[in-house]
Amino acid sequence: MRSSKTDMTAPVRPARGAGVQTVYEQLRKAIVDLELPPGSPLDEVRLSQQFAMSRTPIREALVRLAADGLVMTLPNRNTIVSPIDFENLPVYFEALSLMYRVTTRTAASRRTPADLKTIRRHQAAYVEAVVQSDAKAMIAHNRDFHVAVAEAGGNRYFTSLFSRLLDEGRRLLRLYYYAPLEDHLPRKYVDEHEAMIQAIENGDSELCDQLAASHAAQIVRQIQSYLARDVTAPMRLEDLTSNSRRVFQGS
Amino acid sequence: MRSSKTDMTAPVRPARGAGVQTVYEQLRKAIVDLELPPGSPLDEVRLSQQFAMSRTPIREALVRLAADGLVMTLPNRNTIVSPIDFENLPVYFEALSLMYRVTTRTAASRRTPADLKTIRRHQAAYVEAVVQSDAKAMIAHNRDFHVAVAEAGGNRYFTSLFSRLLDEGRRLLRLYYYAPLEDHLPRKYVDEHEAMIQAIENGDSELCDQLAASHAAQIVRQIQSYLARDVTAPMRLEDLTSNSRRVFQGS
DNA sequence: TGCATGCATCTTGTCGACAAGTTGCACGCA
DNA sequence: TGCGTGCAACTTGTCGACAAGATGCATGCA
Repeated sequence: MRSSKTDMTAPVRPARGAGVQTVYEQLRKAIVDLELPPGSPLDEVRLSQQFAMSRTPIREALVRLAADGLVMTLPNRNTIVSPIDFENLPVYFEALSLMYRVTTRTAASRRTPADLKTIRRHQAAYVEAVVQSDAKAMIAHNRDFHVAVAEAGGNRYFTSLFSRLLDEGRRLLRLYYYAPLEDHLPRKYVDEHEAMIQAIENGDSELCDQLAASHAAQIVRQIQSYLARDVTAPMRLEDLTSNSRRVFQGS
Repeated sequence: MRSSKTDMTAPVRPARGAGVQTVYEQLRKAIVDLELPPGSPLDEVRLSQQFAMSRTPIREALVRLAADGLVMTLPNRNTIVSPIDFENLPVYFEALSLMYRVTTRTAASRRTPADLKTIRRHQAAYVEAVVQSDAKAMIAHNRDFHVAVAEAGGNRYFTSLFSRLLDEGRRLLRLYYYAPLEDHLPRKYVDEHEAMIQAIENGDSELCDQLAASHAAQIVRQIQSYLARDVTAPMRLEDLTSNSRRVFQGS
């Protein structure tokens, strides 16, 4: 995944500042993909052994992740993957809905042909994932699709917050979004995405706003219904990820 | 400036993780107050001498500031205070206006009596600053007022982005907002703040939205007019801060 | 037997030092 | 005299080690 030859045996010293970036990206990916479930302790020495480097770059990566809100560092204790704050869900949905609307709306007024091409590419990847019934790929490509729309809007502040919300939500989505994998819903989202693309191409900001709002409302409703359904069966995180066992090794 | 007794001679070791926090906050304050103008190089060894600690906590503070977007770290080179990107101003105003509206609107629907009390306290401080014609205090209390409104709204994502925008904008405001210090404008803002408070107390979301929108538009218009006026006299940053000379020592 | 106290262990926070990369200057050559 | 090359100084990135705070267990006492 990194270099072509002798990956694990010969630890080619990663350029110079590349180590931090690698650790940051790998941990980020592991967190949003729920490979590291919420609450997992992140031991600096273990990570330093795992990545074959000193604690210093590990610490820097953790600090960055903490700034992103993906991990929480308990002072003089250890760092853990941020728990999902269910109390905060309404507020999260509120922010997510607004950013859906605002990014799609601004995309309509500023998209370039290149933007449209990128958006269509991600939509195609999403469709492919739906066809293959690959939930993990669906979630990832769905995120990329909406980020591409946001980038077409050209407002870095919106894109930044939106990406963060989508990343934070990816863990949630992994839990509830496609959990039962009802077949008609992903297809419905495909159609809604298509309608958005058309409205963006037409430069119809108002329509984009409406489409995004209903798209968001749909997702929120769905997640909330699963939440309500699962009230009696709290937190079965460990069933949803394959390699979460190592989390409990330490405790 | 720091402690009351024996500052340089007896370096009282700051608890344990307090050093990073101190450096972070002091640098942050210095940056948003333009004591460290955009582009200033932040030398790690100099800072470590200045704060009487090792480079490690300095680095961590810089990484956090970089995550906040307040500094940029040039790989293998040095770290500088983020320049103000004038190209990006329209996008900045767009985001700022939206967050003004959204935070004020949500404050109307969720404010508690305690929130109102806090908001009124900051407004009083702002009024006091206007009476005293203290521009620096005006900017700071104006920020605190709007952050208090946002916190009354109870959406941490909005509060977070809004705070960041206000901090980033504080440098800009320092340049243009009260630069000519026209007397009627701060007083006008006082009245607009009062109207907002009333609308928030009444729970009138729509009115809050309108008030915030016009408040934002007013500020944006004003800054833009100063910008347009200054097109011929580019970048006189060094005139606006007292101790910016040290920036040019290195070059 | 239950609980408070002290100790061993673990993890983080900080430090000083070394290595790698970059910048700017001086030197030498055309 | 102008320009390319090599060197020296400087800054950052990384490392290993030590100190401080926290956790959990064992021990001793009521």
